[in-house]
Amino acid sequence: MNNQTNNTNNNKAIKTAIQPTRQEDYAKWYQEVIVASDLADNSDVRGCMVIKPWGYAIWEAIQQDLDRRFKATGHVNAYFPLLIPLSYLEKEAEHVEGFAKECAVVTHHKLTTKDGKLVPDGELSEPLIIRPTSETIIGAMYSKWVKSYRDLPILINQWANVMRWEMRTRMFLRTSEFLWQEGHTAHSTPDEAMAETLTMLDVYEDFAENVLAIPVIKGEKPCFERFPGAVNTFTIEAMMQDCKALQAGTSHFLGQNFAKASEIKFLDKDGEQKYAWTTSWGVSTRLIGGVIMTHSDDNGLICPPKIAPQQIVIIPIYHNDTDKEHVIQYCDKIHAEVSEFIYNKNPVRVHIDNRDIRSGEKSWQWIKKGVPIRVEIGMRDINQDILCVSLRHEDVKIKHNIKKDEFIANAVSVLDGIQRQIFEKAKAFRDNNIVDIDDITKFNEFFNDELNQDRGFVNAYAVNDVIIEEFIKPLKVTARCIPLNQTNADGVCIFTGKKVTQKMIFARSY
RNA sequence: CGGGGCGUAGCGCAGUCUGGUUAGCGCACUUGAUUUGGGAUCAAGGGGUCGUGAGUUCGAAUCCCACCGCCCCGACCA
Repeated sequence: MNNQTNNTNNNKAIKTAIQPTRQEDYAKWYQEVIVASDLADNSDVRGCMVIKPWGYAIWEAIQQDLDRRFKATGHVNAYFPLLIPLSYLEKEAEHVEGFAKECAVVTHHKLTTKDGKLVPDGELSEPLIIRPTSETIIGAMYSKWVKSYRDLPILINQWANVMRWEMRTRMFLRTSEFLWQEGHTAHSTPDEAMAETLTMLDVYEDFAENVLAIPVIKGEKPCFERFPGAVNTFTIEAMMQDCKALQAGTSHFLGQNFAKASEIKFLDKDGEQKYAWTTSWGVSTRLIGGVIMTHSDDNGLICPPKIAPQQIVIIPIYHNDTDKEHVIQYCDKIHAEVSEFIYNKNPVRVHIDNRDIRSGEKSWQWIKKGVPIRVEIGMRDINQDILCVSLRHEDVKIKHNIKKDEFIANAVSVLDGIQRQIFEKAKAFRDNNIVDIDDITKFNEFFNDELNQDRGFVNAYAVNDVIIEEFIKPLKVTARCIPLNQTNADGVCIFTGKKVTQKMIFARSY
């Protein structure tokens, strides 16, 4: 063990900040990036993580941007209870099926001391569940609020936490408790509800690609992968660097299923009582996991500029108190000037790191935290009127000497350039790892662990029927979606030989 | 819930098989000196109910039993 430590010390020059590397152990690498970038920490509560300030700031940036988009499309925010009466869940049969197995249940309302230990007491007449999602309790309220077609549509979003008692958890990707937003809308016609469902899918697509820089495939979930209780489920699917798929967001057309379960009825123009048509749509803190796995490298997080808690970090370099005062003043001026600029509707976020630690240490910390631009400023630079600039998405050793005024003037366009470049890189990676396959033998070979290590997405003709699960499940492959943008003519299902009109995306997934 | 592995300092581990003074090591942390433009060096320090409980023993991190927790692989999933 001691030898190993010595080796790593000696090899510092070629050592990566994150070990193991992506190549060596992708799953472990992912965990290490989260720890090294200070995004989150495991808590003592099973399956629940602590989102640390750096991670929470990313979530706040996500919230802010999404919230603006929700409001721009006519939605308002509200808040519904964390606890849901057990009987509500029973109202929608498929919904029960989907969530009953992973519900935390509240059965008591106080504690008493017994034999020196605290034990639950005061049993509730009806158990409450901690919301795994809020369709039922929101539906119950909508049924009170909706009487007339004039009360529709209702376009409400809620930012909340939910809990699903998952068997296996991974930070950000799947935790028992997670933060999300859930939109719940009610409409008087199916067309309007479907339009809403697809509008929000578009919002998610645009947000994922332009803010998170994650390229996504917009599609409909095959019938056997639908949200419990939904008529149609739409999804945006992303590819991670290990070629696995990540469901990054979903939008559901719920038809009248939940309206019937919750009695959301209204008197229409024609004088008839009708059930409303509802939708729901959500994205969660999982998106942060997606950001990590899409962009980061073996030196840690690479954070897209638009959601980076700090976009530019200035590291002052000085060796004595006189220099220090001068350098800090100089940094303050640059900080003030750059902060005047607006990027993605917010002032550019600049931070001066004047902590009393070595500058090399600082640099590496900010590298691991994924700050897009690092600027080192010492007397040498001040005298030459230049700044020493490093960009996180480039090789870690590259430094640019840029005239101070030029840097300030171009800061926003550089940030935006980084944002575009990491998106393009991720998109090229994804596109290079999607293959069209037209027979089942090739399909089996593609997902054979011994023949192919870097499995990507398969685009293939397939029938939208649960029957294909028997072909793909043994390969640990899932049917991700039926892309909405189909360029294909009619074809033949590679599993069943049936005539179909659409291709489907298959992949291993998170 | 089935199969496998593991609980020793904040983190990572050695020691357990074969019981024996004061339980070690690396990183991190504190202090001082020398350093400082890409993860500094040296020195001196602080930090432990060895997962919990009950046993065997003169003596338990080590052996026995029970329990708890965590990780990995399955089934389940935003």
